[in-house]
Amino acid sequence: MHIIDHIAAIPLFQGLPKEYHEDLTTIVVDQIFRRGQIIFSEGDEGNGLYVVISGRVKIFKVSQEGKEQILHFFGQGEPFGEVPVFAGELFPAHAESIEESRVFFFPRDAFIDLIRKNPSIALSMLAVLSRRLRTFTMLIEDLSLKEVPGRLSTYLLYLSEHKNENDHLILDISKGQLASLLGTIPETLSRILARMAKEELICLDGPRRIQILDRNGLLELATGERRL
Amino acid sequence: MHIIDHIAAIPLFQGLPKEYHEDLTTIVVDQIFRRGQIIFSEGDEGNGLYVVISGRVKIFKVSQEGKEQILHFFGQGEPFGEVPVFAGELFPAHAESIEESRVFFFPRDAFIDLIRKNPSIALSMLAVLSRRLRTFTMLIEDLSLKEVPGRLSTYLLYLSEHKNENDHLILDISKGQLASLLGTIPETLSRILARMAKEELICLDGPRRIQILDRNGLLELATGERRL
DNA sequence: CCCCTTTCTTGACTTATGTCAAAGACGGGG
DNA sequence: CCCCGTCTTTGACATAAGTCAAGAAAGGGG
Repeated sequence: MHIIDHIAAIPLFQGLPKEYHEDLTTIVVDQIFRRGQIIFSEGDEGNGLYVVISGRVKIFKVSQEGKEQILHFFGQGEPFGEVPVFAGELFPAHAESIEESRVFFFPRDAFIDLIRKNPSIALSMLAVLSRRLRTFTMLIEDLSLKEVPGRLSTYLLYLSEHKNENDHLILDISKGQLASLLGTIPETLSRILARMAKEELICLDGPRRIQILDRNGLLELATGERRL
Repeated sequence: MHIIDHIAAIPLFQGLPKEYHEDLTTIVVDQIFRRGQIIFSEGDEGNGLYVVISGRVKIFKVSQEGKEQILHFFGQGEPFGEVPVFAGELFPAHAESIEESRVFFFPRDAFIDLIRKNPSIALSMLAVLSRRLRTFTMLIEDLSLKEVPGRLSTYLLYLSEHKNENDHLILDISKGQLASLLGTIPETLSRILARMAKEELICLDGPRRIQILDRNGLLELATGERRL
């Protein structure tokens, strides 16, 4: 598969005339990152847009004491690192490849030119940022207004609608990473999973395999109607 | 002052040819909201963009138990309610006028047309959304990785660089609202302010008047190098 | 200028969640 | 298939912050 095919497959660039795809191939920087490798750090200058071609990337913050808060996971076709492209200034968070990942980098100026010439890309990019704002709004709501059992329930219900395999949902990330995504620590997550299992809301079958026994109970936890 | 002058003064529409300003006057909806009036609620359909002409608007979420988390305050010239315009779907949060406010509403389709015709607006809008993402990133970091004294210190230092009046900074919002912005409750905020005063980091002189005595101490709290 | 409502403060108490430490379970590479 | 490093679980404990309740202060309207 050639570079131009990967570019044509990026949702952000869908519906763009073919010649622009060709233009993009001339400026793209094709990069491979190993598991655990840092793509950029908070405070670095961001002079371009990244797109995940394969693998997975996490965007996160770290506190003084080393606690980590994951902001996003990005996979195939998803752009990241766009904030400094449009708002100037520096990256607000870190990006790390959590598995072997292939990433395309598009330098800022060429990308801005593309937007100037193609309102459809501008609208796509606006849609991407707006969805991201929505996601952040939900994360803020979770962190500020819900307890960990509520956040976990929301996540489990979300997973059950996407990555489920005949009622057994499969965690696509480690529990440590899940804790960090939910704004807590592995110990707390572990305890709450155990408590949910004891209350027969879920059944833990296998390290990354969870069965939902009482979907309604989880929903009540997620909305704050019930506490664990 | 005529409607077109207000429109020309909106930063988002700066650098737009005059004829577009005139076009906008034909579609704008001019609205006044009283203090405490709801402009839209979470879950409402959003079919246009709002801009604050005068007064102030808060964007917030509420939990089941009634706790409130403020996401933004918006003042003169700032756009809000844009997420559903670009991402489709519904408002992710509530908007309330916290004082008598004048708000212009631009219907979605006309606004999207404008963007199609003017890449410069698209770029301005991308910059607005990117800055908003940066703000949210900081809020998430605060909520997840810092304690309330750290968040408060960050806010006080921020204020001291903007709204200070010979070393006395003036809170531009009530303490209850500040608590809600910091993701806590008035009681906790009150206690922490008292504690900061006892430690001689600040001096409370008057209901909305605070003097910073130890800027460095606040900075250490804000970065997590020190605890209260 | 004073009353009444709203906002703020303070105290005693509860609780969710973080910390520290140690044991147990996985799982990939040799 | 077994071993070692990593991830996960569990326990005992510490603590930041929320709840409830009551009193104090502030501020706007008559």
